[in-house]
Amino acid sequence: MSMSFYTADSLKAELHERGWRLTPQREIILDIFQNLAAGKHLSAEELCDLLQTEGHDISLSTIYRTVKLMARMGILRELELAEDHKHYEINQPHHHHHHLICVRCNQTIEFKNDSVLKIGDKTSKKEGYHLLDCQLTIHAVCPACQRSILPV
Amino acid sequence: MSMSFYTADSLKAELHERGWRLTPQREIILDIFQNLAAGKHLSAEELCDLLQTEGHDISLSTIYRTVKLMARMGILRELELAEDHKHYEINQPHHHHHHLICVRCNQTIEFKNDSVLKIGDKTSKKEGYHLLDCQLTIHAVCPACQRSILPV
DNA sequence: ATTTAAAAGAGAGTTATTCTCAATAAGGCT
DNA sequence: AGCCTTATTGAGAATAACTCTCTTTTAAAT
Repeated sequence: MSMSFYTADSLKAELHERGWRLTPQREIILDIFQNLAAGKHLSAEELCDLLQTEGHDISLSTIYRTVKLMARMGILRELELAEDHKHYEINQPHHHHHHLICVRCNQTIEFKNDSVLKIGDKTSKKEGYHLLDCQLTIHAVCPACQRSILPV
Repeated sequence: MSMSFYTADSLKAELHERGWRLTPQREIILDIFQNLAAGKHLSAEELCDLLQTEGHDISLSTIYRTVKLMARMGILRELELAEDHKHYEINQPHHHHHHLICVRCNQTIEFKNDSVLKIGDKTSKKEGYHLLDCQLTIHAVCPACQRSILPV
């Protein structure tokens, strides 16, 4: 959580610290997430499509490997939005936000709350953990689904 | 979040409200979760095994259907613990807690924090949502994994 | 007791994600 | 500038969690 913005160089340095390499694929994928509108997130498939429309043919294997790697480095946040696949977004404290999700229709609202990150910091520090990300996820039923009589 | 303890009768009433039925399978599965030690959670497979050791042959299909149903009713919490499958636990405000997860070794620490539920209540109310559950999930690197030089 | 539709069971089907392995290339070293 | 080691990529097969389909069973209203 120390870094607030990533460049190809900072990514390279962080990778080299661990004996890893900066590849064109990694640089391109980081770039995609950096330039995404605030709060926008992508699934692996969506990322693959977006890369292709921009003329970058990066294999699905590499995409899955890269987003997982970057999530474990704290560069990306891995989101579980009540769907059957994960979403990823850039992890920047400035834009740190949380999700209120309708369990019936999956409609999602983002919200901010400053005390959440403080709780995350305090808790991880207390246990000696190195914080990467903390997310408050609220499962609820949206107004429209409350009105509907339909099942589930 | 209004209810703090479930009985076969209260489950029956809630099901009937929506034109559904109380089956022996649903009653047994609710019972399993009620009697689980505080903070203990189960995957669908683990629940299936536990049911079998207690002499209840409930099909995997029914188990998956039931835990999802109960999560959507707010009776169970659906947890994503950095593994490739979901875990479920009973949803009781008294024992409401959160998870600090090591993204490398998956070791998980539970912690309590009273303000989280307040934030969840406030946020969902503000948006007109009906709260079912809220969880603060912290992704971090545990002390042991910080010391190890091993990858990821 | 009869009726109706919800639910269970069994197993096939789906799909997100991971794994395998040969080919490629990053980056340290000389 | 070229060589060498090994991390990484790409392609497709494999895995596994979960859902779907369809028939049979059964809850519960009448």
